Amino acid sequence: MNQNAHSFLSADTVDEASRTFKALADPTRIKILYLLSQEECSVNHITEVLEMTQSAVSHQLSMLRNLRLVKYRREGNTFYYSYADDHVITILNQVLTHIECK
Amino acid sequence: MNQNAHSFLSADTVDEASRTFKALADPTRIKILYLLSQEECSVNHITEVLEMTQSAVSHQLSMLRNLRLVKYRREGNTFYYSYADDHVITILNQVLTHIECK
DNA sequence: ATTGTATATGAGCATATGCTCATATACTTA
DNA sequence: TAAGTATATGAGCATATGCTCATATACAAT
Repeated sequence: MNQNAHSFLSADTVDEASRTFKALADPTRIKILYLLSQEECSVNHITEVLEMTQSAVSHQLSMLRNLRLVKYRREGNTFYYSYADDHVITILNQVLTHIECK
Repeated sequence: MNQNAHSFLSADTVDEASRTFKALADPTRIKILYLLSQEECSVNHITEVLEMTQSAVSHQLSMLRNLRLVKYRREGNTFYYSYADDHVITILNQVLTHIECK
């Protein structure tokens, strides 16, 4: 066995991959991203659809914002969120499709 | 906006997706799975390549075994592990490739 | 039988995570 | 200007996670 088989996976690459998967590793964030993959949504709308508190949703959106996975625009008091990372949405849909096809 | 836009994502599907991403959300497990995607490895080999304790590696392998992401065969005292879920390996490689191409 | 080697496992600990509750902020409307 | 609406944010708490350390297990070699 080659002792250096993995050597071209840099620590940075592994960390970034881990961050990506961590973002998708929570049911709430999966639901939010799946929703946003279909339509731009207000925070209030997400809160109602997911039947969660406004605070919980807002905290998760804040995390997704930090990870640059969502973006938003403002219209008066309402914030409309949409996804910002095509690749992550692709990965998510791929996994969801695979699970549903089993 | 359609209030039921996400309704066809069952709780089971979301949970399973979350489990899948959780499995990939840790740097150590990423390294192990990446290594196994290339070659069957003994526990000792993984331990040396990753420069981690035998215990830490064994605990992670135990987790990956429970998730049915790896399998193993025994040869005397040595346990050779290999991956057991093509789809998860595909997803992992896809994300790693995407990151490295940036 | 005894010792050595390879791996697994349980307990415990420090840190991370995801929520709640209270409150702040920013805008809108009366 | 005051009250209402939509969202953000900080503190705190319960649980999950990933390791270490000690030890168990199973086979090999002497």
